[in-house]
Parts: sequence; structure tokens; C-alpha cells
Amino acid sequence: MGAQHSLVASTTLSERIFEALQTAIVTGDLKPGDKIREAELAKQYGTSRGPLRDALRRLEARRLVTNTPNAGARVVSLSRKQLLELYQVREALEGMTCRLAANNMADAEIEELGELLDRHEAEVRRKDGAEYFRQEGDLDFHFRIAKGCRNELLCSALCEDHYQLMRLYRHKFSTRAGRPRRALAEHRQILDAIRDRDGELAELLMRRHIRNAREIFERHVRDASDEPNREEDSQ
Amino acid sequence: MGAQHSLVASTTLSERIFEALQTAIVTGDLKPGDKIREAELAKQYGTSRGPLRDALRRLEARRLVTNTPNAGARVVSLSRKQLLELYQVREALEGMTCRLAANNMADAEIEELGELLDRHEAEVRRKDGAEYFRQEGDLDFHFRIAKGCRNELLCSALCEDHYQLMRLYRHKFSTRAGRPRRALAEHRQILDAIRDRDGELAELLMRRHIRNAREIFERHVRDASDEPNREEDSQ
DNA sequence: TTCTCGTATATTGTTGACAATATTTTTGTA
DNA sequence: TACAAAAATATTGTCAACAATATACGAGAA
Repeated sequence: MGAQHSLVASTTLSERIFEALQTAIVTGDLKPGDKIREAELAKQYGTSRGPLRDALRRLEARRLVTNTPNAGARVVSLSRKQLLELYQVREALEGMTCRLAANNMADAEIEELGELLDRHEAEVRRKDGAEYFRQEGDLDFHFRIAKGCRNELLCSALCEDHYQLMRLYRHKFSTRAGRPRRALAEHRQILDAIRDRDGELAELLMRRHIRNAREIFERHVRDASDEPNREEDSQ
Repeated sequence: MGAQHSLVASTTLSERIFEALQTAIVTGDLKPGDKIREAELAKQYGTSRGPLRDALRRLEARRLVTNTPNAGARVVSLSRKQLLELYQVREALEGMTCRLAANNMADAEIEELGELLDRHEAEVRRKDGAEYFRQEGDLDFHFRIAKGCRNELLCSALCEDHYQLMRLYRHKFSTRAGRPRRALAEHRQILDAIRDRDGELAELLMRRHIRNAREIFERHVRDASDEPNREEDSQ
């Protein structure tokens, strides 16, 4: 933080700043709860406050930033309750996604999905590979299914909104201990259902998969009651 | 259109304009596809373009407005495909909502929900009442269940985003001919499941309810292939 | 006439200054 | 010292002008 950022040329300044800030948040460069000072950031990105405010609104739309009038913006900081809520929404959304994917994915896509899982299996076998899987690999699987459902509204809700939030908090969720192996096994089950074009089963398995992850998280949270329970009410 | 609007005092100008524009869109004052000229609207609301642009971004977040860089903003215009997608998302989201509501609603709330349905039944018996039910009553039912699920993320996604879109297009969906009676009957079924605290059944019934509405819409669309099939790609 | 190209107009993107509101610091008093 | 009120500072909200881009219009050629 504090370094000068450079923005790749593209459509409009606001959008570039938006992209830059989103990755800054998702990669942890800006941390949950951090105050966002418009003037400061504008200077860092070498622009004025106008486009920056514009970018902040977009981030707000994706729930990566919260804004209180006259008091300013902060990087979102989800309470445990909100994280649990997020799991429930994902369960609903991804269940449907998976059902649709089973009906609509192209054979080639399903093939590729299988190859992805093979790679993940190899990764997980290596000791440090489990970490990769935990970080990005798991999301990658879900990502592809979202793409495969052929419902753009659903896909964008997931990929653009929820998955970004997940990435922000991935160090918390996750897939510890023996979980990577089990998660991978669940992925295989889901793939099989999709391959069979069995939408109903695919939905059921995906929902169970996410419920399992939620339970792991819930247990993990009960044990280590470290972090303060911030409340962000959204309405 | 063209008349001078007045804004009620509140927090910030952007927010007030946002509210005003949202109702203008949802009530049909601004119609789907309408071009939004910033300067013009700013003058109408007696403000400058800054806050107006801010408001537009918020509307974009709720998918009530689409924006193409350098070319400007338009009131959203959903294609049939997108409307069908919307139904699928609602099915997933409201199914979960309903399951949670069955577990979490207070007894008093369930009671009130029953009274609401009684009023709707009376309305529907009157010839012109069916129109009211078709317009707002149906949504009201869904609205209350969303409130009752005790998941703020889920509730806000539904109430703030999807239901506004539904209102925009309500004249298309819905509930023609004998549908009001049948919809009401389905509502009763759902209420019964909630009353029994049977989340699984409540979810199942709600999903079927929305699928039915979707099918009505699909049939209705197949018959009258009037309107052009606009495509708004969201990503 | 119909099409293309170039110009004129309109509209959006960006900026820096000013106003309004929050936050911090200072000062005075119990 | 601890607390409360007031001044000073910092930060966000709003505005009007300027720059960049897109749209509409008109002239000329096939």
C-alpha cells in the first residue's frame, strides 16, 4: 500500500479503477474494514475523485465496499452471521446452476471439467498442492459450472458478485485438514451427475457440497472465537 | 414526462434522485429502453450531473438501468430469454427463502400472512380485485416471506433487486384468466407448509409456484410474438 | 437515388474548486 | 486528571467548466 499503481488502457477511467480496486480488495491489498479515503486513492491512481467515486459505487454494488453517507467508504467486513448467510444464498443459487448445467453444458465442456478434476487430484496429492486447491482450484470448479448453466443472470450473480466475496474470505472458509480430499470427492460425484445429465441429482449433490463446507466453517468458527463480530446491516 | 419533479428531504441528493428515478422506472414513468440523458434529467430534478450519475450507478447495480461507456444509459429492457432467466433465479432464491421462513418466521408473522391471504381472497372475488392482486398483491405475499427468512442477504437480493424488476414487467407476467384463483390456492398451500414448520415442503411448493408462473408466461409469450427480442448481455 | 465521408452537434467522461458534514484536536472547567 | 464544549482539520457531497467520444446531419460521388 502507498505505492503508485498503474492502470492498463481500456474503456473508461472509472472502469479501470474499479478493476484495480477490486483486485486490490480480493487479493488482500486492501483489507476488510479498511477506510477508503477518496483523495488519497485518487492520487495513488493518478486521477481525480470523480471516476474514483464512480468506481466505489460499482464496488458497493458487488458488496465489496460499504458506504455510509458523509462518513465515507470501507472495504466490506462480513460478520460470521453474514458469512453463513452467504453460504445459504450460494446453496440456492449453485444448486440451480448445477441442475441447469447438467442439462445445458456441452459434451466438450464436461470433458474439460473432468480434466480439471484430474489436475486437482494430482495437486492435492502433493503436500503443498492442497493449498492451491484450497485457494483457487475449488472456486475454479464452481466457476465452470456457472458458465455451463447458460443462464447469464445466474452466472453473473455468482461469478461477479458471490465468488469475489468468497475469494476475499477464502482464508477463513476452506477446506482444512482432510477436507480437500473430501471436497474433491464431492466434486467427482457432481461431475458424474452432470455427465449422466441428471439435473435433479446434480442439484442435490451441489447443495450438499455447499452445506458441508458451511458446516466445516461453522465448526471452525465455534472453536476459534477470535475476531470481533461486526455487523453490517444491509437495508 | 417533462414535468418538474420535487425531491423529499433526506440524507443525500444522490440517494433522493436514486429513489425518485427508481419509482419513475418501476411505475412506468420511464419506459424500458428509454434513453436517459444526464443533462436533461439533472435539470428536471433541479440538480447537477454529478449526483445524477451517482444515482444512475446505483440503478445499474439493481439492473434497472444499463450503461454503455460513452454512449449513455437506458432503462433496462429485458428480452424474453432474460425474463425466463429471472424466473429461474427467483425459483432458486425464493425456494430457499421459503424453507428458511418456515423455520424462522414468528408465529405472529405467520398469522398476519394468513390474514393477508384472506384479504386477497376477498379481493379476487370482486371482479376488478383480481387486477389488484395481479398488480401488487401477489408480490406482497412473496415480500413478506422474504422478510421472514431472517437472512438479510437473501432478503435484500430479492426485495431490492429482483422484485423491482418484476414490478417493471408485471403487466407481462402474471396471472391472467383463471390464474389469480390458482395462484391464491398455491399461496394457501405454501402458507400451510410454513404453518406446519415444514421447510422442505415449503421450498418445494414455492418452487413449483414459480415454475407455474413461468410456464404461464412462456405460453403467453409463444402466442403473442409481438415485441422485438432485445439482447442485453451482462458480462 | 443511395451510399460514403467529413463536419457539426450533442452527450458523456473528467477535472478542480467550493460547500456541507464528520472527525480530531485544543481549550477550559470541575 | 477527567470530561465537555468549541475551534481546527480532514473528508465527503455538489457544482460548473472543459475534454473526449459518439451521434446526427449534410455534401459529394457513384
